[in-house]
Amino acid sequence: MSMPTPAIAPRRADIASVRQPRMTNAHAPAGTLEMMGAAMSFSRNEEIYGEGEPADYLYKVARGAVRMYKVLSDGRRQIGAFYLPGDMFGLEAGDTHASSAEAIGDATILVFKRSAVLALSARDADVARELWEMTARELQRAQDHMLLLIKSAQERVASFLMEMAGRGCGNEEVSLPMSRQDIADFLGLTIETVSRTIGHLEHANAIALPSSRRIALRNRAMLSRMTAS
Amino acid sequence: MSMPTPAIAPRRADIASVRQPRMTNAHAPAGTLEMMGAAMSFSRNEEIYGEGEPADYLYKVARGAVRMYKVLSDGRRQIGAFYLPGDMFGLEAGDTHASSAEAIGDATILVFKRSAVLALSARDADVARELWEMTARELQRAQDHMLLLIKSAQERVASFLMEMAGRGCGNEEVSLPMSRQDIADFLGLTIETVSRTIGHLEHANAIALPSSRRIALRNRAMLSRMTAS
DNA sequence: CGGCGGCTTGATCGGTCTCAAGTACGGTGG
DNA sequence: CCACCGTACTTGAGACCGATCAAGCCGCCG
Repeated sequence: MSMPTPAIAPRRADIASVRQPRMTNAHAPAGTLEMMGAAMSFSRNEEIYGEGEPADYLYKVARGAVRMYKVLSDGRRQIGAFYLPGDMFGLEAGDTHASSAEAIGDATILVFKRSAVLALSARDADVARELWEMTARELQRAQDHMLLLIKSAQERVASFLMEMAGRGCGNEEVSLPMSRQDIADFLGLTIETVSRTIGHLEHANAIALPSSRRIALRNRAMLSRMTAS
Repeated sequence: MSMPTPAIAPRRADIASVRQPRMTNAHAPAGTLEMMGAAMSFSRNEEIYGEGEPADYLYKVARGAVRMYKVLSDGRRQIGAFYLPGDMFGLEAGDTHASSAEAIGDATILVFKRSAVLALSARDADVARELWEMTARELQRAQDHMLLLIKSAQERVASFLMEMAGRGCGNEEVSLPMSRQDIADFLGLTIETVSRTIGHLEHANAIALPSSRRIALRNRAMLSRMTAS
C-alpha cells in the first residue's frame, strides 16, 4: 500500500496561453496528425489532465516524461504507464478522461484538439485506423502490465528495467526520469521493496548504479531470465 | 502462484464446419457488424484462439462464457477478462492475438471475418468508430483491472462480486459460470484465498451461498464499501 | 455405492509491507 | 567555498497477509 503523491499545488496550465507553432502544411487533410499540434510547457508534478475531466485534447510528449495513473479513494495509486518523448497519450473514446496524467519533471507536450482529430478521422480512414491502432497498442500494454502485477517483486523490477532499457536509445545505461515512489506505484510495490530489490540486483552484478537515477545493465541475460516473461 | 488450466486436449473447432445462419440483409453495408456473423459451438475448456495465432476473426458471445488470459513461462495465468453473452472479444489491431481465449463451459460464439470487418470500416466511418470504441472500452476495463490488482484480497473479491452483479440481469443472485480457479486467476489470488474470502463475506452476512456457483448479495452497501472503489 | 473433481478448511511458511533510522544528494544562502 | 536544509533514497527489524502444503467435504455422475 503506497502513499499518494505529495500535493504540490499544481497551477493548471492555461490552454489559451499556449505558444502556437507555425503550421507547416495547413491544407493537407490526410496522413499524420502531426501538423495540428501546439506545444505546451508543464513543470514538475503539474497535472496535464485529471480523471473525469472532459477529454478535449490529445497529447504527445516532445520533451520530458509523463505518468498516467488512477487512484483509489484511500489514496493508493496505480501508475498505468510512463510516457516518454514520442509517445502519444490521453486519447479516450468516451468524452472524459478515465485516468489522470502529470508531468514527472519539466516537460514539453504537443497538444491536439480532439474534435479536430475526430473530424479528420471521420473523413480519412487512414487517420481512423491510426487512432484505433494507437488505442489497441495501449490495450496491449495494459494487458502486459496486468501480467506484471502477478509477478514477484524481483520479477517486476527486472521486467521494469528491461522495458525501460528497450525504450531508451539502446545504450548500456538506462536513465530513469521518475522517482522510486513512481516506480513503486507502477509496479504495485512499496518504495522500500523497490529500493531493496534494486540493491539485490546490484549485489548480484546484474546492474550497476552510477547514481540512483541511472542504471547500467551489466548482465542482460540474467535480468531477462529474472523477468519470468 | 496458480496452476495452469488442466489440458483437456481441446480439438480445435473447424471454422469451415460452421453452421451458417441465414443472412438477414446481405446488401446493407453500413450500421452494425451483426449481419456477418456465423455461429460456432465450443465445448467446455475448448480453445477459441491462442496467443500468437493470426487474428483472422472477431467474436461475440451468444451463449455461455469465455475467459481471455495470458500465461507466464512457468504457467502462472492471468485472466484479463470474462466475456458473457452480448460481449465482443478477440479484436486486435495487430494481426496476431495477444492473448488466448477459451470457452468456460459449452458456448455458442458468433464469428466474424476480420478482413471483412476491416474492409467495411475503411469505407464506413461509423463502423470504424464502433471498432475504436470497442477497443477503448477494453482498454478502460484493463486499466480498472490494474487498479483491482493492487487491492487487498477482500477488496478484490468484493469488487469481483459487484462487477458480476452489475453484469448479471440485475437480480439479487449472481450466477458464476467460472470455477474458483478462474476467479483466482482473474483476481491474482490463489483458489484457497478466494474460497476463504467468500467464506468471510458469508459469515459477515454480506452474501449468501445457495450453492458454490450462485451467490446472493445480502448487503450491497457493505460489499460496495469493501471494494475501496 | 464408489470415485472423481471442485470446493472448503486448517496449520505453517515466507515474501512483502510497515515502521523507523540512517545516508546521500542537490540546492540555497551565507 | 562551505554550512545548512530538505528531499530522495537506502537499510534494518518486526508484523502481517496471502501462499503453500495437506486434509477433509460435498455434489455429481457412473
